[in-house]
Amino acid sequence: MILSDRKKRVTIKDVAQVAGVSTQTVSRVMNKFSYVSGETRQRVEAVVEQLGYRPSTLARSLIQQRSYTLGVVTFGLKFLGPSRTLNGIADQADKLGYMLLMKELDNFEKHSLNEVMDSLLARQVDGIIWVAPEIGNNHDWVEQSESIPVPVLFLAMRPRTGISSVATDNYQGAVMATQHLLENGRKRVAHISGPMSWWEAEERKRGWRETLEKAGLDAPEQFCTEGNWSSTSGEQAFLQLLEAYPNMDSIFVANDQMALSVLRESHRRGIRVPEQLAVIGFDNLPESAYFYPSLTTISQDLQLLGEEAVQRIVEMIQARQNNQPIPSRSQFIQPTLIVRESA
Amino acid sequence: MILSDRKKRVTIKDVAQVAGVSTQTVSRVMNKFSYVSGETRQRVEAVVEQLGYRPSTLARSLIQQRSYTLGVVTFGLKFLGPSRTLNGIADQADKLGYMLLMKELDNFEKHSLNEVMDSLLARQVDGIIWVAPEIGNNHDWVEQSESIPVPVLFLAMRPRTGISSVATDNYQGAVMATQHLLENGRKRVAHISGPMSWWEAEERKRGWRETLEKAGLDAPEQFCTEGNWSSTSGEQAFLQLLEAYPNMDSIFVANDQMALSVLRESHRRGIRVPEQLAVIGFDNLPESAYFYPSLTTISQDLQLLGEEAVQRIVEMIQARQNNQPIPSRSQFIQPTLIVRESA
DNA sequence: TGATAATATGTTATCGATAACATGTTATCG
DNA sequence: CGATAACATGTTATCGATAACATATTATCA
Repeated sequence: MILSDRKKRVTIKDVAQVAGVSTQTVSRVMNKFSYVSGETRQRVEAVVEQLGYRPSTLARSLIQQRSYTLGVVTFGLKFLGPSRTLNGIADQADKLGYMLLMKELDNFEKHSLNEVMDSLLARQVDGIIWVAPEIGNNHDWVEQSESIPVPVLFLAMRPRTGISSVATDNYQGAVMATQHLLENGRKRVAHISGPMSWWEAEERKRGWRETLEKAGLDAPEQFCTEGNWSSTSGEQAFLQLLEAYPNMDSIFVANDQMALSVLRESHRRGIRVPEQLAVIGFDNLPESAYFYPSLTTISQDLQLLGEEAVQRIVEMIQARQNNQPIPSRSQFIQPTLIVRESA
Repeated sequence: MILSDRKKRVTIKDVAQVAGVSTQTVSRVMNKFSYVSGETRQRVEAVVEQLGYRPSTLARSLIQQRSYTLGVVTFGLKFLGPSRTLNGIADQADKLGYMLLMKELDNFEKHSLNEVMDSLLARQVDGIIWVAPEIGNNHDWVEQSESIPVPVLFLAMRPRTGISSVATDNYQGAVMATQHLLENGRKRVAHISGPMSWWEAEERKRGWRETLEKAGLDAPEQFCTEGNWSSTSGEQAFLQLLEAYPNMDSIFVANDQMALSVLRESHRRGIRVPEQLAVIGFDNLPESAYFYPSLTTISQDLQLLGEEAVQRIVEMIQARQNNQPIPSRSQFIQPTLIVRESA
């Protein structure tokens, strides 16, 4: 880290000159390949140490057409999900010797997409990880992503054939949640969903509906109201439910933030949880454990999601490097049920 | 984004050849400098469009000795603070045309530090932003950071002469919090601090102590217990306080997470907030607004912190580019008081 | 109208490294 | 002991772009 001279970088030439060898020999020492005599190696290593030489990854990437850098495109970094996922990505990338080049997206217009992709490609990223929720048709362009000259891996996207993705199994999570309520004897299970334009919200709702139907119970539209993930929207959605479905005995709420609002509003109105109303959330926020009553919820392992993503993209990169066909598959990460007091 | 050919990148040579000009002319068109006839420009631009040419930033960085990339070193990305800061950094970097190269640190040993720095420098980052809390003496090495050949900016670090940093004014925030309690007639103000090895915790405690002393009130050690930022530690620290300082009438808690535990525990024990005990936190977590009672707290603008950081480092980079002396100063971002129900 | 400036384009060197090839030296074996 | 393999090192070309310099043409003005 410490360079002796502030002004100029130490280059391979400097090392070669001081050590009295060719640059090629220095390169050989640095890369541990092929033949270098012990004596020469030591001499070069000493000079490297002394001058604080560090090979320029830039130059190396240029000639090798390979950068050991992953592009990461994020959307909504300010939310908990993407940033926890990012954490997993950072960890795993580090382990595998890759760096991350980040771009935060602020909309999904074709123009921005192109710009972001271009700037990543211009820096020769070896692959791209796409960390953005699927909302409405904002992912439709991925059908054309084959024309991108590096592998791309999508997170939290609806599976599409021929395209690689990793996502939490939201459907299964919702099934687990709903089933838990049924197993505890609840029969009138309502749902507060996320915005239905979100794929994840859709999946969670589907899990709720199908589980009820399978159990021979009703799941009509009136038993479900829609929020937008925020606390306040959760409150409103709950009020609507109280009108539309006054004798419900439990609610599966599509995320913890809204679920906590339900707990709060129930408390205010004297509705006892879980006796009168069982509540179950999704996400397992840190605070959820500390509410009264503490919130039963579904936990998705976002750290793992990020790690898997890196693992997968690196496989794809290697396949491409070896001129093998690039494998594409849609993978699901299973969430887990965390039972606490509220259900 | 869409390249016509998957196999090979389109290079400046390809464009030059198809357009029937020299590579230099293509370069001139791409960079809008100097003289190119309208006709030639159009022809080249057409070919660029047609072939989907994108200049390689890598090659450009190599020759220009400048990468338009910022290194960002993070620690504890899984916590709310760093990731919100990162969001601000990403935004502003984007605005100023920089990309981010990320490295997550997992400890502060000299070995890791060197490795991280080296890998960033090897990629020719133009500057480095250091996003890690100052704990114990984990920042002592920065005294030697002058030998790093690019500007470095530290976030949330104790001011040091000759070194650039940006931080929330934790001291001032604590003063505001404590003063607010005093203004509301409280006289026996306790404190739950963060871990005292953290600089930020130290500052917050100092703000509490000095404000009390200035008001002619006591602030002995017994009136303060120490947590580790977590909910459970907050609970314990609160229990200790109840023993050590049973007739306190208010508490300034060093972060919201611990403060929420205090609210919860008070509720459980039938201590009325704010009547019997006023509580004020620090951080303004999203959930804090939704507790009963809602939590009065100090809000630090981490988004802004990140934005400022980028602004500052870019200034430093430019100064360096122009061979001007690189300005160094320690800057504070002022937090704000958010009054809610708990105090 | 000839000199000078402005416009327009090309040629060669360069950034820092590795690939590909060449060459020289020392072992090893039939 | 001469041929071949293994070892050791150097030379030149190359990645994709821009810098620095050179040159040619056109415009402008005293």
